[in-house]
Amino acid sequence: MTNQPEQPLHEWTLTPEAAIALQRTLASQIIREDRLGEVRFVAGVDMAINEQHEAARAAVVLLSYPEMEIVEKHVYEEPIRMPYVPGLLSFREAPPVLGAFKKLRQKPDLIMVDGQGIAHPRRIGIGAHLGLWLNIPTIGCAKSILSGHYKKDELGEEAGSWVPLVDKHEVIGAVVRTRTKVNPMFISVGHLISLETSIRYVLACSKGYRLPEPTRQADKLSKDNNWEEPDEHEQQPSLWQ
DNA sequence: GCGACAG
DNA sequence: ATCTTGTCGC
Repeated sequence: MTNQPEQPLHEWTLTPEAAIALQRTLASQIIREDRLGEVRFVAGVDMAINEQHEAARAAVVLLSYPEMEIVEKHVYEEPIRMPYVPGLLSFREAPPVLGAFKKLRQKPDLIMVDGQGIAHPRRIGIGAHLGLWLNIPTIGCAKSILSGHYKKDELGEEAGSWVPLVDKHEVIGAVVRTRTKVNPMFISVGHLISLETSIRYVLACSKGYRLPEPTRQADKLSKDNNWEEPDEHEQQPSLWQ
């Protein structure tokens, strides 16, 4: 039940070498089995970069499940700390995302992250990393591949069809058609959930668009320039972190 | 050595 | 990530 740990697992600003070494130790702690309870709230997270290319704006949207109605939406901005390096995305995006997360009143039962879960060279993409940090079930929902390959000609064109994403004989995720005749999404376990269950929730949260609702709403919010955080004065403080 | 490479 | 117009198809 430890969320946003009092004693952080580690530092986020590291050299590439230190970050890679850290990933190797953290990867062994990822749980790829179902450890989730009843799902009533699903959160989606994403990040965007300012026009001036200087600040990161993370967005988190909380939706009711299975209705997919927006319950909460928050954004958080801070300066970019690290450059984008393939395989080290979490060190660039996790800090701002966690900042947005602290604004949530209600704890999510499941989180969908824009990026890979364990479908990563060292099996710990940002989706898995965030799940481990927050100790909440997460699913990686990426728009393109980082690691692995799949049989494109065996993937049906109808929404709901999928084929395994394989890397060196290991199934690391699934290539899922979330919308008929549209490029598939690359789904992988983040933490505290199985691949089968991940696919099930992604499809249950897809409403006629390529991106599942949680991630789609977070993506929109992160790019929305006319967004103002409502006054927090009368709002109740978070009860879970 | 060369290509690939989440966002 | 972001840069960018029109255009093909349901």
